[in-house]
Amino acid sequence: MALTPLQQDFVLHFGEMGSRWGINRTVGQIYALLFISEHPLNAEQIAEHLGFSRSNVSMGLKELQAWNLVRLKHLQNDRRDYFTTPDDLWEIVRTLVEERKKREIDPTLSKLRELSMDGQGSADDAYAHSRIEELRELIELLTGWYDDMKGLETKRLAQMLSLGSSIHKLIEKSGRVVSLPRRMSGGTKTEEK
Amino acid sequence: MALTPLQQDFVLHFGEMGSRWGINRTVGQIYALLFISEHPLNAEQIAEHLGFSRSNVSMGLKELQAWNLVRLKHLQNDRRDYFTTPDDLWEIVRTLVEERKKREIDPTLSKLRELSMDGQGSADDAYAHSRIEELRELIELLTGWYDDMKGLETKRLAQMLSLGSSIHKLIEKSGRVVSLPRRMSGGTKTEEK
DNA sequence: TATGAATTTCAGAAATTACTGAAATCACGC
DNA sequence: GCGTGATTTCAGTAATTTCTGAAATTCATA
Repeated sequence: MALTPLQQDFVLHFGEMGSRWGINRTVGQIYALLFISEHPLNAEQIAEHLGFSRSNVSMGLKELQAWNLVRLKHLQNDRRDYFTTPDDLWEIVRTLVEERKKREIDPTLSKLRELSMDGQGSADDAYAHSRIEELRELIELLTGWYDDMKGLETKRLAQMLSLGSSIHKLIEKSGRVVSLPRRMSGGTKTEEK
Repeated sequence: MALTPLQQDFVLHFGEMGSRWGINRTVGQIYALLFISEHPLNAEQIAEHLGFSRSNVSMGLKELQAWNLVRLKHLQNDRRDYFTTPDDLWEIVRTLVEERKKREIDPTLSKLRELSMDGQGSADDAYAHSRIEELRELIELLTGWYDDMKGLETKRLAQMLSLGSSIHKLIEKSGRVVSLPRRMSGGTKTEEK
C-alpha cells in the first residue's frame, strides 16, 4: 500500500510546486498520485497514501473537479467514487491551459475592455488609456491565436511544435503576402526595437 | 496626486488578480500603477498613491526586480530610485513567460529527468515510470518549441500569431514532408483519440 | 422509509503569508 | 570621516489560507 520511493518523490515534488502553480500542496499531491497510479483510487485510499484527513482529500478532489482535471469512475459493486487522470497527456495540457486562461486571463480581458470604453474622454487619462488599449489589443491577439490553435487535432499540433520557428520560412516562401491578419484590423503596434 | 477613477479601477483589478497570478496584492498594484504612469515613480510616490507602508513598497519593488519586470531610472539631482515598466509590451510578455517558465516549469523538468533516470529497474514502478517519461517528453517538446520561438523577432512573431492555425495549411502545401522533427527522435506518442 | 456507508460541509485550530514601524544600512555631498 | 536622506531589513502583528474532526447530508439498498 505504501508508495515506492519513486512515487513518493514525484508526489512530494508536485506538492511543493503546488504553491507556484496556484494550487495548494494537498491538491498537488493528490493530482500527482492519481497521475502515476495505474488504477483509479477512491478518497480513502488517497487519504491513506498521502496522510491527509479524509475531509481534506474531499476538498482537494472537489478542487480538481472544478479544474476538470480528474475523471470519475465507478467499479462494480462498489459505490465509492474512484478517480483517475486522463490517459492522454495532451488532453491534460489542453485542460490546464484552458482553465488557467479562464481564471487568469479572461477576467482581465473583460476588465480591459470595460476600461477601454469608460476611459475615453478625460485628458488626465490619456496616457493610462493608451496603455490599457495597447495591452487589451495584445491580449486579444494572443487569446485569438490560442482560440484558433486549440481547435487543431493533436497530431497537427505536435507537428507544428516540432517545426518550431522554422515555420516562418514557410510563410516567406508562400509569397510573403501573409494573407491579411484574420483577426484584427491593424494588429498591435509592432514597432521592432 | 490622487489617481483618476480609471487608474484606480485598473490598479485595484491587478491587485485582486495578483493572487491568481501567484503574486500578492501589493506587487500587483505596484506593477499596475507603474504600467499606467507616464513618468517613472519613486518608492514614496508609490506608497502614497496606493496607501501602503514604505517598507511594503520596498519589498514589492524588490520582488518586481527579481522578476525583471521593472526598470530603474534616475533623474538629475535626485538620488532616489525611480521605477518604470518597459514601453514595449512585447518585451513585458517575453519577460513574464520566461520568468514563469523558470519558476514553474524548469524545476519540474529537472525533477522529471532525475526520476526518469532513477526509476528504471523496479517492476513496481513500471507504470509510474512510463507516465513520468511520457510527461517528461511532452514538456521537453513544449519547452523546446518555446526556446525556439522566443528567438523570433517581434514582427515575425506577431505575424505568426495573426496567421494562427492556418499555418498548418502551409505545412501541407510545402510537400508534407515535415522535415524530420528537429528536436526529438520520435516525439511523444501521438495517438489521435 | 429506515439503515448505514460514502461524502460533504463547516467551525475552529494550525500554518503560512503579507504587512508594518522601527532600527539598521547604505550612499552621497560636504 | 560626518551628516542627511534614501532604502532595506527585520521582528512582531495582522490577515489569509489550509487543514482537521465532528456533524450533517446524500443516496443506494433493505
